[in-house]
Amino acid sequence: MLRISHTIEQQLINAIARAFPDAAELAQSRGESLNPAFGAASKPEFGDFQANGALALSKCLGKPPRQIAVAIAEQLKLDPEFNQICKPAEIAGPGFLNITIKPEVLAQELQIQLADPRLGVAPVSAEGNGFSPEVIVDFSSPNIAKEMHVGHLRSTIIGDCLARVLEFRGYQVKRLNHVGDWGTQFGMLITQLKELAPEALDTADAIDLGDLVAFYRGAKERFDSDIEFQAISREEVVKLQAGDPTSLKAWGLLCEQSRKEFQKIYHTLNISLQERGESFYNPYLQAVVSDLAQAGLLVIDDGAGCVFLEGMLSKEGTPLPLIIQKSDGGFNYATTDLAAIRYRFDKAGDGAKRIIYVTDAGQANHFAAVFQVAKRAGWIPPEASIEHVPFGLVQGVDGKKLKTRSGETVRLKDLLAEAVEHCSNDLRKRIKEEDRSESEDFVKQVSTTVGLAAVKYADLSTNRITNYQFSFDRMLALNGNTAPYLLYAVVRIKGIARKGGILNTKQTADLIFDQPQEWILARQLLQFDQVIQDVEIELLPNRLCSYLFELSQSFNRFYDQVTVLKAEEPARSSRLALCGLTAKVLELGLNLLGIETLERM
RNA sequence: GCGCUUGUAGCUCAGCGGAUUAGAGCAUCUGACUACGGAUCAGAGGGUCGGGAGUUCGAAUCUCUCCAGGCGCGCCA
Repeated sequence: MLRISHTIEQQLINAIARAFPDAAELAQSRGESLNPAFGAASKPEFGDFQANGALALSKCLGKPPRQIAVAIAEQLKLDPEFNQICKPAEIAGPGFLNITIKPEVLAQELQIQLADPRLGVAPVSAEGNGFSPEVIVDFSSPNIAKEMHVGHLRSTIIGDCLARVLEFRGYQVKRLNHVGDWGTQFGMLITQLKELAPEALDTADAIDLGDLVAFYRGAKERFDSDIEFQAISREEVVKLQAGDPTSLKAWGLLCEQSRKEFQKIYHTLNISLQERGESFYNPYLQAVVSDLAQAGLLVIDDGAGCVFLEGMLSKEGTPLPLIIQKSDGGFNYATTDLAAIRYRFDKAGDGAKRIIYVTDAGQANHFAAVFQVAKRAGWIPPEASIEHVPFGLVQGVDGKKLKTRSGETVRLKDLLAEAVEHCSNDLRKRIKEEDRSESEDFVKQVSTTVGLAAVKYADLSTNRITNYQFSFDRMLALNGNTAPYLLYAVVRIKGIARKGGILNTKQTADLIFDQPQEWILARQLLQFDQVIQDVEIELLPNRLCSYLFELSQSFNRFYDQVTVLKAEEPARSSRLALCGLTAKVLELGLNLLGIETLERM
C-alpha cells in the first residue's frame, strides 16, 4: 500500500499549501518542503494513517492547531482524488488528522496484491531508471583453521536475512565471506603441517587433516612452549608472504580443509556465501599505504605508519592513530579493510553503491576509524554508503557469555544439532499424546525445519543491537513470538486448503468483508511492502519478525472466530482469498528471514 | 580515564527522526473444545519508561548530567 500512502501524503501537502500559502512559501524559501508529519496510524481506532503536521504549523502560523487541522481537512474535502481514496479526514485530540481508506479501495488493493507474484513489493528497478545498484553484504567471516562457534551465529543469520531482503527488492547483492585466511597464525599452522603430515604437500588428497580444532590447538601449544618452533614459524610467515610455493601449498590445504567444514554449516542453515578472504586484498595493500602517504594522511609514529583520527582520543588524550603499517613493515586488518573498501567501491573492482558490514558491536570503533580514513582519502563515492550493522553478544540465560557446561565455547554445529534434537523430542512426545502416527522421515524433516527456524527466529526477532539471551526453552516455545507459532499459522492455512478450499491467489470476483477480524487481517496484509522497505533502510530484521508475528496473531483470531469453509458465498471466496494471501505473505516473509515453512507439523 | 552501547511490567523484549489512554510475549489468575489442527482464542491483574534537570503547547523518544550493566581502547581480527 506504499503507492497509496505516497499519494495521500502528496494530497496532504497540497491541501496544506492551499490552506496556508504563506506557510508553503516560507518552507520553499528555506529550501524545505511542507511536513505533514504523515504516517501509519498509531492505533487502529485512528484509521489507516495519521497526520500530525497541524501541531507543528501552529507555531509559525500563530493559530490554534485544531483550527489549522480544520482548514486542512476542508481543503482535502475539495480534492476529488482524495475523496475517491479516503473517507473524510477526522480531527482528533489537539489537532490530529485521522485518515481512513474506503473499504472498496482496500479491497481493490488486496486484489492487486493477490495477483502480484511479488505480493505488492515493488522491485527497486521499477523506482528509478531501471537500474539495480550493487550492494555488498559482508557477513559470517569465520577464521580459517578454527571452528565456527556461537560468535559467528548472529552475523551469519542476520547477514543472510538482510541479503535476502535486499535481493528480493532487486538489488544485485554480493554476499561476501571475508574469512580470516591470512596472518601470522599461519606460520605455526604451516610449520605444524610440514612436521606432522609432510606427505600432504606432495600428493593430492593424501591426508585428511581431520579435526582442525585439535590441529590448531596442537600448533598453538607448541608455539607457546617451544622456542625453536616459534622461530621456524616466524620464518614460515615470511616465506608465505614472499610467495614460497611449498608454503603456499600448505596454506591452500589448510584453507581447503576449513572451507569444507564451513560449507557443512552453511548447507545446514541454507545460506549461500561467496568466499573472498583477506588474502584476496594482498595485492592492494601496498597501494593503500602509499596513497595515504601521498594524500598526506600518513604519519610515522613509533616506527608504525598511522593515520591520526579526528574526534577520537586515546587514553592519554592524544589523537588516536589507526595503524596502517606495522613497525616491522607488515600490514594489519585495518590495511586489509581499507583495501577492501577501495576495491568494493571502485568501478574496476565491485563498483558497489552500498556496503554493509554485519559484525559484533565491539568492532564499532574499528569501523568508525576505518570509515573515517576511507572518507578522508576520498575512497567512498559521494552517492555511495557504507554501514556497520552491529549486533550484541550471545549470552546464556544467566546473562553471561554463552559457554558449555565445561566452560568452553559452544560450537555452532553442536548448538544447531541440539536445537533439532530438542524439537525432535517434543514432536515425538506430542505425536504419542495425540495418538497420531507419523513416519520417521516426517519427524526428521519437521524437527530439522522447526529447530533451525527457532534458532534463526529467536536471533532475528530481537533488536540486534542489544545483547541476546540464548534459550532453547524460549525459542522452541509453541506460544508467543516464536518460530513454531508462526509456522503453525501457515500449517493451519494449509489445513484449510487440504480440506477442500482452493486458496485462490488470482481472485476475480469482488472481495466482500463484513467481519472486523477480516478487516484487521486485510489491513495488515497491505502493510507488507512498507515493512520490507523499512527493513531495507534500517537493516533491522526484528521489524519483519514483529510484523509476521502480529499477522499470525490476526490470522489466528480470524481463524478462531470466523468460519471459512462453511461460510456462504460471497464470504467464503473472500475469506479463502484472505487465507491464501496470508499464507503467501507468511511464507515469503519467513523465507526472507531464511526460514522454511511446512505443510504439516 | 576515554569511547561505543544498553537501562521500559516479575522475566524476555517492541516502541526511540516528539503527539490522541506507554505495547507485546512469557509467567500468574479466570473463561472458551460437536466450525477449517486447542501447538488456538477471549479476558484480568501487573509500569513514577534507571534518577534528576532542560528544550517544547506536548518527551519513553531530543539535549545535558548523574547512576548502573555490557563491550572496546597503538602495532590480533
